Amino acid sequence: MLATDLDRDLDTDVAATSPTVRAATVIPIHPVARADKTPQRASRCSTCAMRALCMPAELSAAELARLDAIICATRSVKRGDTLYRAGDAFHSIYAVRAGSFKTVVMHRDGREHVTGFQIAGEALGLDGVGAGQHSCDAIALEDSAVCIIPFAQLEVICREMKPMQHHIYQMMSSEIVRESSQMMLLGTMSAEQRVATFLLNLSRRFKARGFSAAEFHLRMTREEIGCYLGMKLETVSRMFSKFQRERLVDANGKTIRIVDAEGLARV
Amino acid sequence: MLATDLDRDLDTDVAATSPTVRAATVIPIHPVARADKTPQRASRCSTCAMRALCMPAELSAAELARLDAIICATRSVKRGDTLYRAGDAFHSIYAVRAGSFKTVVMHRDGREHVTGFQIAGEALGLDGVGAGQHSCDAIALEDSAVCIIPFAQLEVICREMKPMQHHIYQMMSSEIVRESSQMMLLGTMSAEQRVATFLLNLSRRFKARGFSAAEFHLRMTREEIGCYLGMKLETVSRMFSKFQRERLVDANGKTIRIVDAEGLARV
DNA sequence: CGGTTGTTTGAATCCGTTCAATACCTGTGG
DNA sequence: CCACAGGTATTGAACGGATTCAAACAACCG
Repeated sequence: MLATDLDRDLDTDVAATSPTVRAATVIPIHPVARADKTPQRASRCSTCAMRALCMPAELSAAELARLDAIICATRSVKRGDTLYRAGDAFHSIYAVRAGSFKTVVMHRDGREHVTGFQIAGEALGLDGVGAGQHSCDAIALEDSAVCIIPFAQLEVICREMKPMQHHIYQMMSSEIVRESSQMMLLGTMSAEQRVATFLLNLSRRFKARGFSAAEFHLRMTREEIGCYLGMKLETVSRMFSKFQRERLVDANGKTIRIVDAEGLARV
Repeated sequence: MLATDLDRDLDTDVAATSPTVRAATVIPIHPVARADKTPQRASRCSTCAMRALCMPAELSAAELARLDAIICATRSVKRGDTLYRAGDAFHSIYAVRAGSFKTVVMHRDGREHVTGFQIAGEALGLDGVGAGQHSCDAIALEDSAVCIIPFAQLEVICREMKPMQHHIYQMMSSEIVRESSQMMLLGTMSAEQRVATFLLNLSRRFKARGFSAAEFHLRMTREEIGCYLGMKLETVSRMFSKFQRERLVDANGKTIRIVDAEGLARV
């Protein structure tokens, strides 16, 4: 199951709004061996299906080999377990190899908010660079595996490889842009528009990974979706039902089929 | 007027939540000459009051001199004018030398949302790195001046100066964290809590720049505040009135005096 | 000074929440 | 295999916080 997620063509998609989408030819990796041990030696980066995310396109074979040597031990995280917690010392960033995560920020009064969902091929942990410690919890939504990228060593590499340096800046900047558009969603959109936007965004990301854009399986609960979109789980459910009645989507529990994407976008 | 803003001790404060606050000894710069011409040669970075923001603390005199040679032409922007617009090609990031800005993202349907306010000593333009073009408009709230930092040249410097490289990563990461906490605000807080949080945040930032934490002048309208906090201008106004009645703040148009900061935080 | 822009306040309305009841899964253990 | 439990999802009705609409006022600027 982990393997099927990986045997696909990927493209960089951390930046929801980035216009630069690279179509990378990627060598499918073998099924992830024993996802229950952590950490373990990964497949080499140079043959990883996620390469289009982790690395810029223009690297030479020699440069790729350098990366292989330094980064990409993997770690598997069981459903519900945390990859890191707010307050943990920051050492590494992560690329999701398989599965999916949510990032959760917590207010002192106990109130919590989901700041993002990350699926295979997306980055995690960039929040930790600034303060030297993570500012949120990263929790697996299903049994998942990540690639561990020690940041100090990455910095060294970035000083020597210009494309790599630029790539890290791009990843961080794209995350800033993604969050800006999420702020716009939270600040200006109705519940209906938020849910529609959420579904279309997920659809686009799945499509970019070679999965169906029309039909997919939600890994998160209604409550988690609500917490991400700034509304209660009941409201999320009502919006799904509404879209169902209007023949825009076909929502059956966690299985979603987008019937009329244009209609959804027009909401 | 520009000069008074600059003749202050500053500390790095891009990261709202960053625990690392450096107290920097800073040489006051002379009054900014003719702020009406753009662009113009700036005071040298090595004597700039904003140095604590633009640069890491550990730079040698020689390294500072290198920066002087390359970055820090300035540009002045009149109230209401844009520093850059969404879609503009990205070439530089900016440090606010004097005055203040808002950044605005626009949805295709015309709806707009204020993603942040930037005051003296804060950075602008980091959103542009990812896609090679800016993703929002940056608009001056008053006659302002920025320091122009060409990003391509900054990247070169960062490959040679480790502290500088790390500093840029920190700035971007801190912006990610700041936006996360703004998402939490938009997603989970009541109108009352949002306005209270907004005032306390501004207060903290002014204080860090040597201004009064208790009394300050808002540069933005109620509408802009509302657009930032995800509510209507009338609601912002009502909250100010409410805080007034409860003796938490003394709001007189754009002049704000925080009477009971603890009370505000408890809201 | 008049006109424009920004602010305050009230009353009616509406969208999303809250509370509550019911139904639906999914995995576990008898 | 079925029954059961616990979490998850759906739906209805009442409520409430924020918006909308409207009017009056204040501040600012040419």
